[in-house]
Amino acid sequence: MKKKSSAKNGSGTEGKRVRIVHCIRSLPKGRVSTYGAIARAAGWAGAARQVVRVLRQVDGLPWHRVVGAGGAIKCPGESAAEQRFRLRMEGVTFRGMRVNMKLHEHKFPRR
DNA sequence: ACTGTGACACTGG
DNA sequence: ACCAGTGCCACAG
Repeated sequence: MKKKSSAKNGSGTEGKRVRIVHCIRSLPKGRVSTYGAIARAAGWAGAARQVVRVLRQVDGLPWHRVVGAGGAIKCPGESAAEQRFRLRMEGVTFRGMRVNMKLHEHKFPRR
């Protein structure tokens, strides 16, 4: 059974996309991570943008726990305010406009 | 079905 | 703070 319908599909972008989702869901409360870090954890070095795509597409993810490099929030307009607000509510501390990665950056297992 | 173009909640120098 | 490079995706012709 199993069907390998598509010739070269399967473990293409879709499989990795699922992995990214899994990683983001794995973010515990009060912890944050960066796009690039998640991409790497999912086995996609340099796919920070794809992480973004997933965050926007898939809902039910702690999107507010995902920030840019250095803990900078890259969200547009109100989303940024909400993200900041939510993170703060989870006990995350900020340093100016950036998350204090020193204290809250989550460490993924391996890679 | 294939190719071209544009856009993006990025990263690093 | 600004610029350039990069990877994958979505849409149109």
